[in-house]
Amino acid sequence: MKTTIYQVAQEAGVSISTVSKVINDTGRISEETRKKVKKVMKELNYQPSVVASALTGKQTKVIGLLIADISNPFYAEVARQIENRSRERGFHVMMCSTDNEEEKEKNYLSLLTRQRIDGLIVASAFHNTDVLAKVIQNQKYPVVMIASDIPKLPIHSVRVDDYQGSYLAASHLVQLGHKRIAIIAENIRSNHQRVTGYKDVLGEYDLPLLEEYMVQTEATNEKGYEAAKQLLSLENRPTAIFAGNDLLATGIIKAAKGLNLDVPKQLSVVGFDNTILSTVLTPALTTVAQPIREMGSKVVDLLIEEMEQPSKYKQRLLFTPELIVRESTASWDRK
Amino acid sequence: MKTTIYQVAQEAGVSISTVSKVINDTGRISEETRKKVKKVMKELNYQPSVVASALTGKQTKVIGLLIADISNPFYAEVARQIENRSRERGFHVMMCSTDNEEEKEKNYLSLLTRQRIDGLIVASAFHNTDVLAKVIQNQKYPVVMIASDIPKLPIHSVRVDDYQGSYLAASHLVQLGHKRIAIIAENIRSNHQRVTGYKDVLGEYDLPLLEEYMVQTEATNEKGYEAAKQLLSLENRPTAIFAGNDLLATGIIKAAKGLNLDVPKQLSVVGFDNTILSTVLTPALTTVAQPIREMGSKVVDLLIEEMEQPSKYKQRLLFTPELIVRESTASWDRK
DNA sequence: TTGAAAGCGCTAACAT
DNA sequence: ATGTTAGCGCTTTCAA
Repeated sequence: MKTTIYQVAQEAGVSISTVSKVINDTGRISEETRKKVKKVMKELNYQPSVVASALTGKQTKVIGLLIADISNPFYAEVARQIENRSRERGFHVMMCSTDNEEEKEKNYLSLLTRQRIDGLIVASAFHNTDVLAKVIQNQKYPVVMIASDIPKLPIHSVRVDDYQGSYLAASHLVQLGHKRIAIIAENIRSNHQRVTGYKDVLGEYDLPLLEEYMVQTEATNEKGYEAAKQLLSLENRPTAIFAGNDLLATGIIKAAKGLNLDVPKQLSVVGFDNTILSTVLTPALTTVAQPIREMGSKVVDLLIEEMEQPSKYKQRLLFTPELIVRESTASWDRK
Repeated sequence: MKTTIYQVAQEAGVSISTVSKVINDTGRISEETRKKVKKVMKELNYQPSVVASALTGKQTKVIGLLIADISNPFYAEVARQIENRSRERGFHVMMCSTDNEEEKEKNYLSLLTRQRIDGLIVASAFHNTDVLAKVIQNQKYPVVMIASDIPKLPIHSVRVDDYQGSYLAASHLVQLGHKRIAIIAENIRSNHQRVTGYKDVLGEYDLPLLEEYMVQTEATNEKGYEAAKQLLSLENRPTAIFAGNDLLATGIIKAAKGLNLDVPKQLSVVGFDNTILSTVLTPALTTVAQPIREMGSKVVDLLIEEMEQPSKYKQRLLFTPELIVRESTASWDRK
């Protein structure tokens, strides 16, 4: 049925250890036997079993990826970059969508551990940090984070400078003359940072920080829609809304349309992530871009480095965000 | 370091085979020892190694997924549904984006085989069907397809009725009074069917089939944009364009805007897939919906069935498409 | 009801 | 330069 190393050895008239050596390019083998063995492997269409070799302590060549939601365009893009880079480095990716729910996070974590992954990339909330902390303590495999971070855990992380990104976005709005700026964000760490940036900007410009202008909700366009509808029906409604991500911004623009408010004339909207949605929307969305490609590639490299040689200190990489001004923001002159 | 079955056995004062039996719920074990063993497993935080058990011939609990592009919203949605259902059934998903390129398809196939997956779900073109045919012949694991099909291969497949879907879409346009209807589609099997449906409708209504109205290109909004720009600069330009998928439709609408053509007044556009893009676009896109959730769930069930009990005949399931009329299509009165 | 032992396919000393 | 052999952690007869 399945060809094993024994059959190759027999057919080639050598021992299995010789075959093993030519497979892994270890030890010293004469050019002659190497060729013969390789030839037989071809003929028999032999594929070494990763399972068997993993059992002897070698790598499984599988990286686990815990990601919030693969059907969210931002995460899909992140996942794709991670997959690309992993493949270049000879690894596979096992993807798990957690919806940022603790139950799923736990569940997947335990399943992945059983599977003997070589490393784990996390792009999920882990509101309960203990769950992840345990995995790190166990040290069965290295863990790195992307697009999020947990300061109190000793872990490499790669993300955009959320604070700076939101600082750019909020400043942009203020400089356009907006004074009543609301924010709709998600309850995850990256978004908390974005809220902080927003608050700081408003503070610097002596603009009032209204509780009712700060909404926390889930990252779907429906939720963005609802939150925006509520904000826009306020007596003193905002003239600009900063969204924690493009998906929310999408919902906001929809809500504005539903209320017959012109974007950007009557309402400016800024998003975050620069996903495909931002270019597709009408008006095209002003948003904060993250260098997803570089980040995805880097996080894989960091993980593999860590597998080869655990570092004593942890890197927290902050990539630089860029404000992409499109059509959804305009100046606000009225008093 | 890692707890093994031996340590559990020792701690519980039984043999490893006894432990194995309580893990797998096989053989006859007294309630008493079962409890004791379970207790020890908890205490030692024992996680059976899937790798070791796979080596003895059991399942790896991993399903491979060969998908065109996980960052395309349609495939992302498909992937998410497959992941959800797989998880419910106790399986993991190893995702591989192929971009419909033969090299990547081959490459991933060989890697997945080494990894000893239990089954494979394919949502990739396989223009070279031999590559996939070989995998099926080898019978190392069952293979099923989703959102595509290869008629000449003995394989379960789950897809929407592409012909009917495009028939609906094209009829809709004809009934709105359009006579100059173009189509931009991708070079994959599902899209070929969609083109056929389009042709048949035009034929039935005695509308001319112009070569220049049929464009084949890749599934990105950029390509859709380019193709549309070309179509719309034709002397006798189409009054409606049917897109093989929403991503292409997105590009078409953008092109129309660039040329200052009003959609739908001066140009009607129909998409396919009913992804998030179709609701986000302005005007909202008339498109053909696929029951992705059901399809994803079904394909996983089919695969698992096949793992348990290979069937002698193959099922080709056609789900019913639904035309969702939104704002991008309007009647055409002018002669 | 339980345990001993062979074996899954491979790697890595250790011999030769 | 090549082969022998002892595991890796688990499942599964077969005995007891």
